[in-house]
Amino acid sequence: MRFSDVALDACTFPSILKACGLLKDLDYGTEMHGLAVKCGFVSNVFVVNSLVSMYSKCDDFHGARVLFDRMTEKEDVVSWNSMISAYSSNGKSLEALSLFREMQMEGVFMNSYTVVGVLQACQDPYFLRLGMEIHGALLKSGWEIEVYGTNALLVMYSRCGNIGDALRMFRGMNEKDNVSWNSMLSGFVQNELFAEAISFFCEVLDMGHHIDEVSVISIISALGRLGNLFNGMEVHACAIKHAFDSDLQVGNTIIDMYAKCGSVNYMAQVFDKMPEKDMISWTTVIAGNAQNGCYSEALELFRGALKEGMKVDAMMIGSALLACSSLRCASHVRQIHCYILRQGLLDLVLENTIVDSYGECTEIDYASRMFEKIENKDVVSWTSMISCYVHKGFANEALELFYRMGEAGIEPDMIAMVSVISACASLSALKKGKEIHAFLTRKGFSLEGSVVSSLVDMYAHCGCVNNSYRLFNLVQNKDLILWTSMINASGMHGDGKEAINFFHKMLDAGLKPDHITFLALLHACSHSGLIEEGRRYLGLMRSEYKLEPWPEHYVCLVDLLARAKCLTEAYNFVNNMTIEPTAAVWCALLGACRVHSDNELGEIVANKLLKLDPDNPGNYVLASNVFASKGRWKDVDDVRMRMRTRGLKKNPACSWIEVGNKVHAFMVRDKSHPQSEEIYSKLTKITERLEWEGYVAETKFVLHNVQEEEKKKMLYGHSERLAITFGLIETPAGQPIQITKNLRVCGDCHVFTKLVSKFFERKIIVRDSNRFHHFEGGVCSCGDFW
DNA sequence: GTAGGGTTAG
Repeated sequence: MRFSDVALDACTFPSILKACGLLKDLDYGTEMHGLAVKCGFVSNVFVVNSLVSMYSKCDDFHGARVLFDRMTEKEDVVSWNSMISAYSSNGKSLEALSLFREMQMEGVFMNSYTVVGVLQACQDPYFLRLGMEIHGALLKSGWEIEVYGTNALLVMYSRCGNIGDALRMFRGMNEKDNVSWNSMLSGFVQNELFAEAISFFCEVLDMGHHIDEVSVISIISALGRLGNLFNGMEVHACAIKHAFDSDLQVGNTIIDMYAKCGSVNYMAQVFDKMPEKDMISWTTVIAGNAQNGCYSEALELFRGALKEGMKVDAMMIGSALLACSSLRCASHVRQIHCYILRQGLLDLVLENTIVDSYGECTEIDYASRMFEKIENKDVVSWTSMISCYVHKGFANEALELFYRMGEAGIEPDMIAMVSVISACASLSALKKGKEIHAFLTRKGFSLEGSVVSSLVDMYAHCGCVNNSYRLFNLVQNKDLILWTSMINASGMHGDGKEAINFFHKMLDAGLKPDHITFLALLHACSHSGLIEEGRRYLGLMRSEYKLEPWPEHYVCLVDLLARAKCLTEAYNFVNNMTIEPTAAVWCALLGACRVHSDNELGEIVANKLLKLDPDNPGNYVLASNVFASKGRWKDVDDVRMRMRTRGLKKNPACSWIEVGNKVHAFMVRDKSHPQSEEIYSKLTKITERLEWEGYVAETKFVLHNVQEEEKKKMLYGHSERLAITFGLIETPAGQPIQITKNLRVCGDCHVFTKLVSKFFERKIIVRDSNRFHHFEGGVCSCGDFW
């Protein structure tokens, strides 16, 4: 109907504007506004109140406020009320409260609507005091607070975390309606008191109270978050019985519950049968699939949503991106990225998620380009990029970015700190690590949780296991992760007995070990050659703790058996594993074959390994190692050929040492260091001295078929020797030299380092890709097995 | 003109 065709009076407007508000139809509402102006009704207080209300329901606060401010006579409390509740029901508490104050100054008396609106603005611990003052004033004034008001008080207390006060409110209410019961129920759920929520829900049922869609939504959300599938299905059945299941929001919550309980099938069934679906239904089912490892299904559904012409928002895209990054599929990420740009949907959350997704797909360049483009980088943006660098092994870049973040004036939080600490750990950058430890103390971070575990880990990786221990002792409430870090720290440094000690102390403290704890323990056993203990703990893990070993646990045991020269037993063990051996398991066995020069078995294992994981250059190096050590150059060439045809390159060896405030890195035969000349001349002198003492280069560790002299030259240019030499030049006598290497130490360098530690009277600590070696007086803590 | 509910993230 065209209103302009009919004679209108002012009474028509409030109801039509109310409809606009309910439908959130701002366009039509604005048209009506224009019409009201044309008809000269805007001086009518009822019409203006309705207009204010319409604008606020359509989330146009500015429009509402402009109208409100233009009102010449604001004696009508209704005008104030609609503006206040417009603000408070949309989370604009400050605006609502300042308007309330203004209203009091104008001398307008409030009514029960005002009370509800203002209490709604106090649903935040920050405004609780004010809410309580209002509560007190109400009690003192002897006003009879009706059920709307008491409900609003109840919700205020529960949203502020004062569930006890909320419950007292609830129990003291003379009159309760469905909203009261539901508010109490959702109060428990929002405060994560799930057990209380369940027994409260039972109380509702026992008392014979009506439940409605809202009650079901709250309790199902609680059961989902508990992962309580059994009761979840019960309530689902109950919802069907009451015919609530056709409700859109009930359906959405049920989908989420099944997703959180890991029941992907039920989730899909409910989703398929929904009579209508909205954006949230699609987002929930996409996220549900992604969280349960069904990444392709998640992406398929995302495509489905687009095909159906469903509106897409940042949250839905965020879930789809999560699926892409789990699939490590950069081209999917790029597709979605382009889609976002085309649709103009890019916001900060999505920008951060995209950085993260590219990072997960090892597209560091894309991640970094995206990161640099973000205009208002927040702490999440910086941390995403930092941890992306850390995960992909670019620890230096991570640290650099951390300093840039400080310059940009962004305060790091716990998650950022954990990333940065682990960057120091992977660099063995003790000085930087200590600096960051001091920074944490200065900034008043409490040393607990993941921060302290990562510090313990960092000190261990930097060779300062004593600091790890000291820090560990300072922590009052030691959690499983902290104990595991400490077990790992002892193990890395070859102190298996100590690791076992920690393990038993942990059990005494009443903690239950998990897969990772056992991994640390078995690593410790393997680094210290504790064969019997290793066997025993693997058994204990299965029998006592019902933990099925991962391939990584088998790797440790293979390492152990191989160390004891029990190569055949290790081989049989691998063949009898309950799960399919992974490349890492064969890799461990092959390493053992090399150490014990068992070529027959080595050849079998090498073939299995190269078949299983043909894209890892390290495997080819290891295989050619086995052949080279027996001078089987034809086989070596063959392996190298296979590697080349696949376009693989050996990971270049690199060693580094922290001197002053800098990390100095050396590649094989590196001549790029400014002090290069000095380093090489010193290295020659060292080698001559050692040769004089009887050192003979073991050229079998050179994997190339070249002349003996050439082989020697190659060995002498190994990166760890350059780093050690630099350490001898730059650090005072008596001070331990600590270096880190990205690959395992070669056999000849191991001998070389032992001799340097003896004849140059220096403790040398080498961290290789696997463990720590402490060299002192010509002996290494690894017992020549690594 | 008033109160209670669902999805995402380093």
